[in-house]
Amino acid sequence: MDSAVVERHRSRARVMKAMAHPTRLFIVEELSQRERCVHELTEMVGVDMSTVSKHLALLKSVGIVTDERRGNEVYYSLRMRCVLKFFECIEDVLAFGCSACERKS
Amino acid sequence: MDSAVVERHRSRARVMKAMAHPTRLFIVEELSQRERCVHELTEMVGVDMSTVSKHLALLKSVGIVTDERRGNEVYYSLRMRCVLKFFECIEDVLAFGCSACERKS
DNA sequence: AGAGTGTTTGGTAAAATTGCCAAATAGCAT
DNA sequence: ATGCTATTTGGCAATTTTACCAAACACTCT
Repeated sequence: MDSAVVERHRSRARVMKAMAHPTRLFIVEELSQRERCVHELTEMVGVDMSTVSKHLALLKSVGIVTDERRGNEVYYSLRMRCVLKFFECIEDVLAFGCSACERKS
Repeated sequence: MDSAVVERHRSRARVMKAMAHPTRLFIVEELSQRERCVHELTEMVGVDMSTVSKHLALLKSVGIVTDERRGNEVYYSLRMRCVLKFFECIEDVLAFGCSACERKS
């Protein structure tokens, strides 16, 4: 395959992959309601703050969220709201995907 | 976090993750045009057929594609066309995501 | 300056993903 | 049955991802 084409798909996959994690999906969903600081998100998710911080850094690195420091806290907000469109489709896949019914796990 | 909520996000992430790979994104894009057998996709992608087969199995396991054997060949087709809506948003993220511009890699 | 709070970064071990090869399976045609 | 083609499966090494801890960093307040 053409290397330009490969690179294009790599970029796209990077964006998809940024969302492809339970915690990060939760964060995106949460930020769609309102901005949150790392401390708040950490409480909600229930893992180490450094872990949450790294998830946020990843989401930021592809441009899905932005951050803004206000005093001690860093507030994150959803920058690309279009990603919310994914959720509806994903629910459809989960509902319709009958291979999901056949699946063992 | 509530374990039911965790499980819900895990399921969603499984669907996202199924698409979050350059080769699988390519396959989905390709299948949106027309159905293809493994042999054809393997030629296009340029990796081992067993690898392509595993990518397809993963996409199938979450319900994004279906397969149908016709003689020797197994034809795959896109089952959840809604996933195509992702692409436009991803392009936006790549275009708008200025952290993409600041990014090193 | 110091202490206290909130966040990020570096390091590391465990887990998951990826891709190749070889072997197994499925179907068609002798 | 044997051979041939198409696909899947199992196994394994290399790579990537994840999550913790500890240390560094940023900022506020005294």
